Amino acid sequence: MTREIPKIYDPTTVERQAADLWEQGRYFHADEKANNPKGTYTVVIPPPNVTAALHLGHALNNTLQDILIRWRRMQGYSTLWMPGTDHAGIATQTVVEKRLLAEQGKRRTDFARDEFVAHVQSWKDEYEARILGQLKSMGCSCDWPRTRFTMDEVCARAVRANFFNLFRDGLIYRGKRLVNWDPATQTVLADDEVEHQTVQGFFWYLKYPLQTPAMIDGKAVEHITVATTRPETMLGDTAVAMNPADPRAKYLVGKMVRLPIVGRLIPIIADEHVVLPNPDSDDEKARFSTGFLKVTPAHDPDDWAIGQRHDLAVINVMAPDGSISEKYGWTDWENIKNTDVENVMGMDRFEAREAIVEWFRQENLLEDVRDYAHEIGHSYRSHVPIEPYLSDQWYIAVKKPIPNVKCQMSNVKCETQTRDGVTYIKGTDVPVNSLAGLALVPLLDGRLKFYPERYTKNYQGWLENLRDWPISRQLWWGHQIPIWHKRVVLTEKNWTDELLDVLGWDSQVETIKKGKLDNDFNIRIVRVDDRVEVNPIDDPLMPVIKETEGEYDIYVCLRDETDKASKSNLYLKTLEKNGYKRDEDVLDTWFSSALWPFSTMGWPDENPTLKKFYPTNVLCTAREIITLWVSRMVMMGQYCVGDIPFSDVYIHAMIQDGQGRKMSKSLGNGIDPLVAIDSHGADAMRFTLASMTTDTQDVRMPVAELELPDGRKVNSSPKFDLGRNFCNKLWNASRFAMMNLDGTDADAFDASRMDITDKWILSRLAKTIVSVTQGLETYKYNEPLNDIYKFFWNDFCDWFLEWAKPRMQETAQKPVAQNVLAFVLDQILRLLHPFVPFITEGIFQNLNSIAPHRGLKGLMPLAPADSIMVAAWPAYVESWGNPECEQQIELVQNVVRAVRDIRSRYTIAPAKPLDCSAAAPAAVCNILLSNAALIRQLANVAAFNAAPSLEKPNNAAAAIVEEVQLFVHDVIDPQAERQRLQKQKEFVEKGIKPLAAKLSSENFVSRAAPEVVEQSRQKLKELQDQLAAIEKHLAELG
RNA sequence: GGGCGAUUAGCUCAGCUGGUUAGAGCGCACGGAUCACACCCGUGAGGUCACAGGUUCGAAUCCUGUAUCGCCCA
Repeated sequence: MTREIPKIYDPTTVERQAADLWEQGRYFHADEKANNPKGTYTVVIPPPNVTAALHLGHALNNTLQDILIRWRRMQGYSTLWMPGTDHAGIATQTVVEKRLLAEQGKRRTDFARDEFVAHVQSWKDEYEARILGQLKSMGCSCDWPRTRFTMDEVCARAVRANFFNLFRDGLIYRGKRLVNWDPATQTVLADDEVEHQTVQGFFWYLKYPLQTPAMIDGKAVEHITVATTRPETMLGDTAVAMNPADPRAKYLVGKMVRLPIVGRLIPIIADEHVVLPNPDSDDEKARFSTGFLKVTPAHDPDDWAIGQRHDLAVINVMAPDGSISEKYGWTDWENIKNTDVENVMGMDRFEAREAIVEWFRQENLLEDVRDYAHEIGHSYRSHVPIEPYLSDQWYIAVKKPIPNVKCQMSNVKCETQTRDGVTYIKGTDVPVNSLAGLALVPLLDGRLKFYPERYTKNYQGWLENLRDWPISRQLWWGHQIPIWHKRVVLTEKNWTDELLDVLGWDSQVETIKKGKLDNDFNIRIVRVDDRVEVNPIDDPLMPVIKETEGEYDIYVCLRDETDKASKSNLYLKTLEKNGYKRDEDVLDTWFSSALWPFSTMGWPDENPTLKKFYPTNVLCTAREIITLWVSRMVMMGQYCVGDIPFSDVYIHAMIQDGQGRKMSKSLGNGIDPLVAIDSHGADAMRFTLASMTTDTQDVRMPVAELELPDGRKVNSSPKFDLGRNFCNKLWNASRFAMMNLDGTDADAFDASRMDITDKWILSRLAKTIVSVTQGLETYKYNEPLNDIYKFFWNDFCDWFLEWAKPRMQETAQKPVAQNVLAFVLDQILRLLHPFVPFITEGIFQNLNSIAPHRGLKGLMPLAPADSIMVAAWPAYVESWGNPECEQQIELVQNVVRAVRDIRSRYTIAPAKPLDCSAAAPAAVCNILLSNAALIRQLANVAAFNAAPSLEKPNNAAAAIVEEVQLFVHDVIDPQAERQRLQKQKEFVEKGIKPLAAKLSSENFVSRAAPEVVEQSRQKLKELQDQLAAIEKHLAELG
């Protein structure tokens, strides 16, 4: 049967068989009922976007998670790896829009909303299946039946509950302000969804005529000149600002300017924000400044701030698609129309820019044009420049204190300071009990840790500078905001009665009058005029007096109207009957991602899963996600569940191509994980990825086109050869072992009969177990993998297996050798399993049938396991450490290498046996003699002798190994011998030189640590002895 | 503009809290169809540790600065 094992490892078969075995055994399943004293270990997948299939970065990300999960599972924890995907609102909607346009020539608005959403839904279905398939192919041991999607019913419930709670707690509000607007997708973006790119543009210098000329230093001034990079916004200018320190200010501030094209009269105001002109300044802005700043509050964030300070009119001249339009807040349009403005109406913002510049040129009002490179925000999805745009959006207040937070705040351990009754995190404007505070406090008090540690700063800095989070998106793909709105006129009666009329039901009379709302319904009322919020809940009998009569926006939030049994459902009907309209917008994707660590576990229901597996242990992700996801997950975990969602955040590298470029579709330098699996095998891919994972922030993966056996030409990487070669070696070493393990009898093992190679390999194994385990504990991947690699390839294959070959033919040694071999191989498989799960399972199964009992009687019991997935992680046995054996074997290895070296240099056929002898101190001779068989076997030496006073025979080559003078007999080539010894002499001298210099320095001897000095002395003596021996042999050569 | 990382063999990278004769894999050269593996085995060659200062008895490692490349954030 063992003869059937193929010589070349075939991943396809083994991967399929292992996957079947795991599925049948339900080994990925996490059981909340398990009573496990060891506890739980939980990871939630950072849900991949359904926008596209997974790339190599995902392969890395998920490999690392699977390594942790498999390792902890073997350690005996109840493990849960929660899988799922993210709907990625704007990103997915955009790709589907593109596809529909390409395939059907239709735009989103050509469909009804639910029709369009159905198209996105089918895209989602397709890509979700692909993504989950990719993860499975990679061997990810997720608990698949729990797979969630950010828009499925379970997650949607959590989104609704959280939205309702935030609304109830006054943390969600409607605000009108400048937002990052994407005119292509026509939605608002959060700050971190904006990418900054350097763009080569211009500063245009536009002359604005003064209403009446001003006299400055005796000269009549008719124009002032403003510099702008966006001339089209001038249509909305409502002032020109200058710095009060500007010497011209006293003549000009307070005067009026006639805005060209539109003819609007606007004031010149003084504001310190304006940069004074200075052609020699280091500050680029000062070099380009004219001292006059056109102020367009509706189209620039800085201007917005100036507008707020000076109470300027806000005139919006653009439509949501970025075209010039009078329909969206051009408040003085009646006075403007019929001017030259008519010519630019309807133009796109960039067309309008050119037209307006041209107008200024024609009118001789264009003073100058200068090149200017500057940073422009672009949409991270549509990649068009962001337009600062005035719009109404829903916001989450991230720095507002929350009265009754769910998480433990009584023992906040970080430094705080209190101002006006609010406790802030010291040195910040972040209240400890605000959402930002909830995310920041656990970091500062050490409950939340980043690996590598340096990423802590990103997280901290971001939260400290956080602005309120706009959560509404003008999209169709996402969680629709659960707010119903109506604009009403309130008069006469007291508030509550008035509202009840408007709302149209009686059942709430008592509760509203008592100032209490039930937990399915909440309400916010905002006066239209000034957007001031009124709160009838606090004072339900407050009369509507003359001053408060007027138009109001009523916003009603329902917890979950889809829940037929809830009151929300009843309220919905009433609202609809009374003409309330549901908000069209959807929530920002991150709003649902933020809940992922517990929405997937069924929050808000208290349930056994949540109870057992929350908080999770680690979030494993890439660094651009720190702000988008990690911070918001911590915020919401604290706010919703009352505890941080994970204690560790592991940030892994970004994979670049061989030239250090990001892998991307447009560059065509990406690698599909499935292709890597097809070309090299899943384990090979995982092995390579893990071996590249150090705590650096980028890794390079040279990309090369190669042809698969089926003829496809695809991108893969030669780096995967590393993993493939390793798997093949593992396969073959195991194949060899199993050829020799037939009839292994565990009872026949006798520890007292182990030879030195057995003790040595156990000693090496023990060390490897410790280093691998410790490495994984600190999120190292490359180090543990390297340690196993070296142990397996260099110790086990190169030496132990070779030495074991003859023992397998001896009846006396065979049982001992077999048992040690079976045991060590078993332990190697276990150590490797988290990294290369498929192949280790394949071999483990074979091993189970050939040598089912692999414990070492009297030394180490091993419980049988049906799958390596649930086999116990190797235990460290301190007593196996055997420095003496290791030292002796090292000497033996060095002697063997010396013989091989001579053989190779003198081109003596490997098959030709040689005789050797050695001169060395008596103790060393004893070691050599007692291990002569090991030397003879691997150096192909026939006769071997050693004695302290042995002289070099004639015609022998000499090599110096530690304290040994090794003679390889009947090798006659004085020329080569001289060369070789000369070379070794130089090598030793190179070692002696710095040591001797050090030791002759008084400074070193007196100031360095005594043990360092002593060590150097010994090393020097050793080298000097070697040098003497080399020189002696050189002299003898003449 | 702020923060972070990288710069070590031809290539891709280790080298941790300073003390090694600076390592690995690939590639290269030479030898090898030996009964686990040629995706292999054996042997070897190959490095002013980006540059300039400093700290130290001692620096690839710590500090300062410079250069180049890259990432994140604004």
